Amino acid sequence: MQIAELEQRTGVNRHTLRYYEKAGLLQEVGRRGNNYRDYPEKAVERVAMVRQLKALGFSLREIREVLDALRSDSIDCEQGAVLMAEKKAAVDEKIREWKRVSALLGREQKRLEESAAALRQQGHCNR
Amino acid sequence: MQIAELEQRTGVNRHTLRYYEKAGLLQEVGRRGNNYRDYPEKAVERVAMVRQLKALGFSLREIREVLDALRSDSIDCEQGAVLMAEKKAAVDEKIREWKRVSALLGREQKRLEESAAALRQQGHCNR
DNA sequence: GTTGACCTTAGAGCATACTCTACCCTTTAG
DNA sequence: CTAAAGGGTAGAGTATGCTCTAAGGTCAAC
Repeated sequence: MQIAELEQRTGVNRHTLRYYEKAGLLQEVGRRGNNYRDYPEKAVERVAMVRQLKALGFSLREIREVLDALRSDSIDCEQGAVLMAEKKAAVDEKIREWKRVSALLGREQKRLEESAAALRQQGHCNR
Repeated sequence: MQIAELEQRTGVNRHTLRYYEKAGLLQEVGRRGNNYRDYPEKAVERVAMVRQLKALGFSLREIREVLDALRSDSIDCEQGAVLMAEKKAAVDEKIREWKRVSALLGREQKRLEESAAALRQQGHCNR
């Protein structure tokens, strides 16, 4: 698959795809005789994974580490397992923090709604 | 409180504190006669909140929106409630995504551990 | 009154992650 | 053969979020 197709199927800018490749995030990129890149079918999924992890706040460096461990042919199983455990612990901690923020936002939302309701006929909200 | 104390109590670089102020994240910063900044006690808490939200991946712009709504003296209650609801929905979606990632990492960790155990006497891990 | 610690602003510099431009080569259609 | 579409690299430019430097004002102690 050429870069235009991968760009179209993933919605990721071709410049960004080449940037990801340079950053070591896309590793099975072949070349044809004319030096054009030739992506395997799996690249679509891999790019999607990169974008998902990115959306969650992983840096490209961290994403590379995780993807490398998932491929685990260059990395040792035990090392990979340790890395996964570390990342999972970090993720689980993040989930706990997010839950606290969600609860806070929920409380504030409720408070603002109540203020809005209470003051609807009395003019402006200023508690 | 002068900037050095706020820096020391929050662990945030003074340049960063001034940067946050410029970005509208710290709004009750007074000035003494000599033009030195004079932070209220609450600034410590506020900076901590900024850092927590930042660690969760909020941009400074988003943090400002949320903090503005929490202060809700410049913003309308209903608008504030809507903003909170939006942010909470985004946060809850993020929690679901994080949980998927956590599950994935957990599965991979387990797989790698099993590979490591199975291959401990047989040489290198290459599945 | 001068030293040294602390403050000020403006602006330079840096890392990350793109995003785009310039310029040139390859392929395909007419 | 040539034009258009698509590909390649190198490198410049942008946004965000710091982090630091330079040049200078303020203040408390000696």
